Amino acid sequence: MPELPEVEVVRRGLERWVAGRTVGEVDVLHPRAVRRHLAGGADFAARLGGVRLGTAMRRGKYLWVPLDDAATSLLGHLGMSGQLLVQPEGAPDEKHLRIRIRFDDAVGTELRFVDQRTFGGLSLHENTADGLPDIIAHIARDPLDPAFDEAAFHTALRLRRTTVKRALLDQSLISGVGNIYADEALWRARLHYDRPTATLTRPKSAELLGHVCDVMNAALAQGGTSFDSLYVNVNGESGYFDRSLDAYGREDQPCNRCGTPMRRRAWMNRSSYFCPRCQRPPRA
DNA sequence: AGATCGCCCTGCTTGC
DNA sequence: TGCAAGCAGGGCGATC
Repeated sequence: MPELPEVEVVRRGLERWVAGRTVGEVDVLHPRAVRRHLAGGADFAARLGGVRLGTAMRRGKYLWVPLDDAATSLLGHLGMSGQLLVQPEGAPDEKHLRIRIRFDDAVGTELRFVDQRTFGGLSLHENTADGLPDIIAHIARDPLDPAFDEAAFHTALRLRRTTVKRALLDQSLISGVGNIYADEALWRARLHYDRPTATLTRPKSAELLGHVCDVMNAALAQGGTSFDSLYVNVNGESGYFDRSLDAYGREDQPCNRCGTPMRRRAWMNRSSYFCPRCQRPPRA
């Protein structure tokens, strides 16, 4: 599933292959792919046609492309299984092709949104004063953003009455962290997922944040070099980073630090992987 | 208002 | 063999 590093790879691909091009005809092939565009698929297609696309931006797992009026953006989220592909015109439709964006130029390629499970989608939104699509104004900056406010993050952790993994996944506190990288960062920091955030010292939260950045930068270093092709994104696989994972998906396998078998716990309708020795649960 | 939980979706895997 | 249940999980909206 695409996480922040994969989304950044997509952003770079859009910057290279799509920026500056003028949209031609748009086909919405599945209504759920534009469900966040409240005016509907026909309105989406009509408003997008004829506009010139700017340079793609990203916050967390959200992508957006400012339109030439600078007041509106094309917003995208890949969800669980979404892909943005630049394909030659006339290439066979993908099985789960949801939206086709043609261009009014002679380049010979088109942009396709392909999404098997339709958790993702595209939509058009007005921008806020700082150029952010209004619908994602509540999304916090991500840890790779130079303007991420580490002190404010720590303060928020101390004030919240919640646990550390919930906090990592809370997009209003920090964006871009999904289940995989949350488990990876917690393992590196030797923190149990149920540790109350109010008990984290400033150095410990700084260490955790550093691990979050490290795992994401490592993934970006691996995946960020493979986009240099016609395809904006070829990440249909569940992650080129899998071989480097220390926690996620490693139930019953030895901890890479101490050798203790890793465990999986059902958690919030998903799973948490952790080392029972390195990551001791908090006292009840 | 902060915190929690259920739901959306499809394809692969597992179990009876 | 065939069907059903389980699982994957980001984000939003309803609820307390």
